[in-house]
Amino acid sequence: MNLDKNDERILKNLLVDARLSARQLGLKLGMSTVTILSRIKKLEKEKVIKGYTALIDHEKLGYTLTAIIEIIAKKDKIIDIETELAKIENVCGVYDITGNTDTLVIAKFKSRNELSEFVKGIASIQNIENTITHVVLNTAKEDFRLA
Amino acid sequence: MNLDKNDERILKNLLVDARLSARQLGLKLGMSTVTILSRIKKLEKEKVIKGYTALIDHEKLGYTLTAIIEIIAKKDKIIDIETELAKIENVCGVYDITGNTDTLVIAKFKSRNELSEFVKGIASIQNIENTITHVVLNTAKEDFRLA
DNA sequence: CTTGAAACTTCGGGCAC
DNA sequence: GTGCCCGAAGTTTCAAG
Repeated sequence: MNLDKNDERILKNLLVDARLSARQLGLKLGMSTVTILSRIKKLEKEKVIKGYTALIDHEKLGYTLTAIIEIIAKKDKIIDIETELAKIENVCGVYDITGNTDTLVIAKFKSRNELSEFVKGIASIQNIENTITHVVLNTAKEDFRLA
Repeated sequence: MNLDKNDERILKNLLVDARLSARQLGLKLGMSTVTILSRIKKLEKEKVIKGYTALIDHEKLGYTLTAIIEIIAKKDKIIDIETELAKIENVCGVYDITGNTDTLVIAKFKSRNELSEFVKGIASIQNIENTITHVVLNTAKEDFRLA
């Protein structure tokens, strides 16, 4: 899979506004509609573009609480546990990391109670030995689009 | 700002596919094009919808390395530091958290060298006392869309 | 608040180049 | 790869429930 300059330009524009039509993109980038469209199709087919989504203000939807949870677990069960965690709706990120803890989880909740239930829930998962919960006091940045 | 069931249904559909037209959404949800459109406009105006973006496979673009960096800093300079970090392109998330460390940073890089330069760079920022870098071995989930 | 229909605009795809 | 054209699909407007 090789991307040339034009593919990258298309990607960058779609990152900023996924609703741009092939026509508008063509005008903006000086390419024809057909070219743009075939490149987008290619990028979708190769799964470079995995989909299109709306960026939502989580806080306005009630998700006012973000937590980061460190998990220490039985080494041979980590993958199973992570798979389990990934299924939970509130969970936004599950990272297997180097260092003292095995797994880092980022999750969002509508209330302190929801968080509390969540932590209780995972503490009771088999093979999880310990959890450390950090509450996010302020989110200075949360933007996983990359140029 | 109050969202009713219909607003939520629209949002959920846009989370899954931001390119759906008002017409298609209307057919799918049993509402008229005009109603859908006026609700979307309202959601955009209220900044519940902050924008639309393409979901990109970072790894296919070369960002094969994710790191999570804990930062300990002079207490009264934390906000300044976070603002600074948020400006850096590779940085996807900056969280001010409770616990032993002050700030957690998630960033993505194209190479080990890029990460190394990044860590050196932030270690030299004034008022940062210590940093602990974790390399992400595996990302089990990374999806900040919430239902 | 909602709607359906008409008017107008823009879209994507096919064809010739 | 581009430009043009067409039918399909998009949005906007409006009168009315």
